[in-house]
Amino acid sequence: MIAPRKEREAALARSAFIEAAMTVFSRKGYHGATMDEIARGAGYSPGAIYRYFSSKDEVFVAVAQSICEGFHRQMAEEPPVSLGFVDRLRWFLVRHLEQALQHREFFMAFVAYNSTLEWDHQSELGQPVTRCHEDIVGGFQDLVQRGLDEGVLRPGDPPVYARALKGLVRSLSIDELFIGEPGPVGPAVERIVEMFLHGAAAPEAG
Amino acid sequence: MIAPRKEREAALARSAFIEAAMTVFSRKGYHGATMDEIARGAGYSPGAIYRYFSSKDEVFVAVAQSICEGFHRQMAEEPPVSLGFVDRLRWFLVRHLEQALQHREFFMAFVAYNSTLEWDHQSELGQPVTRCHEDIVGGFQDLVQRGLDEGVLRPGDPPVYARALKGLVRSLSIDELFIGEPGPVGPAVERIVEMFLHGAAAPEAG
Amino acid sequence: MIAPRKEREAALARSAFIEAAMTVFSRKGYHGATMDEIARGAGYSPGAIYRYFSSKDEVFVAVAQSICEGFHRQMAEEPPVSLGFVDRLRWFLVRHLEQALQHREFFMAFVAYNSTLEWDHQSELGQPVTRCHEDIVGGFQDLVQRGLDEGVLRPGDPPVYARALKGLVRSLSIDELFIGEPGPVGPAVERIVEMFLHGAAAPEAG
Amino acid sequence: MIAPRKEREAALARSAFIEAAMTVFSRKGYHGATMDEIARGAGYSPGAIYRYFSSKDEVFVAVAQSICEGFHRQMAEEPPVSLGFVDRLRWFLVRHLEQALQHREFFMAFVAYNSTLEWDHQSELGQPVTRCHEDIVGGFQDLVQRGLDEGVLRPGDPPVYARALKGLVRSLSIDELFIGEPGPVGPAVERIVEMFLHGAAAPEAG
DNA sequence: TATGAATGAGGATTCATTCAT
DNA sequence: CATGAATGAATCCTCATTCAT
Repeated sequence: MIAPRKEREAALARSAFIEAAMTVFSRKGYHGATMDEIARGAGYSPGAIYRYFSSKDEVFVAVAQSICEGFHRQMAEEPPVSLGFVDRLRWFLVRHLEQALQHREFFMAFVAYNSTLEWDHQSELGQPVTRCHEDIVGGFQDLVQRGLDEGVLRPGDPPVYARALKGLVRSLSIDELFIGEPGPVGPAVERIVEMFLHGAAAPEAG
Repeated sequence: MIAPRKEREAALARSAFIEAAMTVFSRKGYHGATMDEIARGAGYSPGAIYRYFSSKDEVFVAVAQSICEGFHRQMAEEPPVSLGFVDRLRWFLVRHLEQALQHREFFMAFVAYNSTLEWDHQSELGQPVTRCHEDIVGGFQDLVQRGLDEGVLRPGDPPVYARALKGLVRSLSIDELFIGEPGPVGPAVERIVEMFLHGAAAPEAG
Repeated sequence: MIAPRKEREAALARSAFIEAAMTVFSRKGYHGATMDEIARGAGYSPGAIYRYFSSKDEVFVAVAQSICEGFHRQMAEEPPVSLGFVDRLRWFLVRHLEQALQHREFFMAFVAYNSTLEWDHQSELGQPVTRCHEDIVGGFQDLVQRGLDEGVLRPGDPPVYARALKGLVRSLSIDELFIGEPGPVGPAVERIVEMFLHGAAAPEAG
Repeated sequence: MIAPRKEREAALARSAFIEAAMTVFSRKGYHGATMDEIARGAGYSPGAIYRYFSSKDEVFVAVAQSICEGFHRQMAEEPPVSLGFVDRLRWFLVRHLEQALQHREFFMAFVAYNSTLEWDHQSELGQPVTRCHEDIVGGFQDLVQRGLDEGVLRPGDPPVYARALKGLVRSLSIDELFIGEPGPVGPAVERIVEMFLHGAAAPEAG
């Protein structure tokens, strides 16, 4: 059965607030963001937020969770056909970057960078963000483990590989995708794959 | 000529404020930090700050500049003896990480991550941080250029190599050095060098 | 002629709001009470109130008037048979206390105590409450006057007697009837009558 | 040793706030009172309150306690010479009324009437007021007990006598002293004593 | 008629900044 | 120079009131 109109509209309004909040939190940080700016961004007056969220904190958590869910869905998915590690890596990176681009501002500020700026990781506010971050790192690690199992990667510490990969993703794609308008992710993916697999050394240097 | 006592004492007080502000800004972010907390941290009362800085913004900029200067000095220095690229890379990384560790909180939050959290890159406030960030990237790039000149690195885009290196530095050292108490930088440096030069692929995968 | 259905239903809704408002005002005071709580208490949504009342103030005044009317009716009534002063006093007190008990919360807060809490006596809002209070005092005074006329009371100032009686009513019945569950009013009436007529002095002390 | 100037000034400011708050709370009730009005009443700007009190609640409690202390001191005092019950009653009433008159607005609204308007008796906010009220009733009861011991009062329930006395105090003095400008307490005291001891009945009616 | 989402003014509280001491 | 009390603008949040459905 389809949700009644009222319900759909409420969900829509909620989404609008989350979307607006994502932008404002990303740009100004938790403390710098004002409820007024979020509301105006969503096309509402300041009081309206409180019909959907009981506090600024709750808005923040909702934003974080919304993003997390996106990544979670993406991580859990399998490629449509059986792929070798390298192609799986490409497939994974393409999807990861597309996801990151969608909410790139919030993603950069709070998730990719696991920013420690505005809250304790232990605090109730920081929990959802931390959990999201761990999810993502976990996804990288699972992927790397397959490379090790297939013998495509040199024996090594999976967490180290996972972190290295995440570092390359950040510096070789998100950073630049963030500056200026977003472009295609293809070239960035190739750069990441190349660096991750072979590094920068000349062949004779090996 | 030596500065008179008055002047020295003033510089000392300024430093105390910058030091305290570094900690508070790092932990709470720009908006979360209060002048009162900074002042108390420096052993002064809130009004005293304004004898040394004209506003909160100016304190922030002073903190950023203070950190930048440290990096700048480090970047400009040459190794004591002539070194090949790989050893020069090691020497550089050791010094860079030590520098980052000294002010790791502020460094992570505002510089290494080039955080977009609390201000616009275009704003007067963001400028010094952005400039500092560019300084660091520039240092990486000069270094990488030497590797290309020496033929140790495969021909490639220097900015890409520089960014890749910076990404590895972040993910393979700073992230972990930040968590828990700081330890020796040696192992982190080796991991970074290894990944940067050879990547993760098994030899036969090349 | 009987009012048409529509009208009767409207009157019913109005009563429901007044009833609910009585409770909420009593418990939270004028400022503490919210239209939402009143509406929910009456089984309506907040917007509905405004079809029956034009503002919060008007609801409050309606509540006060509703209570006043009750007392007014009670005051105006004559005992079924001719009674001497003391029995008339008893008869009067029983009915007065029963009335007070019915809406004891609002009564205590706003009427019995003539609370000066929430509005000026001069304000438009306070007028009906003040008038109600005066009504009640007037009733006491008429009663006392009969006692003087009958020679049952020592010659004295009727207003003083009336106020004294009202004070005893408050402290010897309402205060305690308010605390815990309401019980029978009989004993309280006897205490009041006894104190009012003879005071506390031992006979030989007179 | 005398308190240093700073300290005295701080105590003075605190008192000013309490004094102003007493008036505003009395007139508007807890919810109706605004921090701004309190601050302006004390001759300060709204932010200043928070140097002396951490919240509106704390201001309220401070006001209640301030009043309580006055009554407590008055209750604890003994008449300068040994007095019989009736004179002791007079002495007590004079002092009680003078005390009540000093802060008559707050006293009436929150103490004498033990208003249940704005908070639960159980709540942290209501506690000090309730305690104060009990203190006062306790004082009345101790007094009445002496009258019983001396045989001046007819045997009876001390709490009933105490409550009756308190009711007469309210209705025969405070109520009227509150309306218009305060006058001398003497006549009110005589009315209370007369009513409390002998009631209103004519001699032959006993 | 009733609903409940939306508005926007208002209130508690915080904090950068000023200034008399 | 340093202090810390005072200011007042800004922020989160509440709630009386309106209005489209």
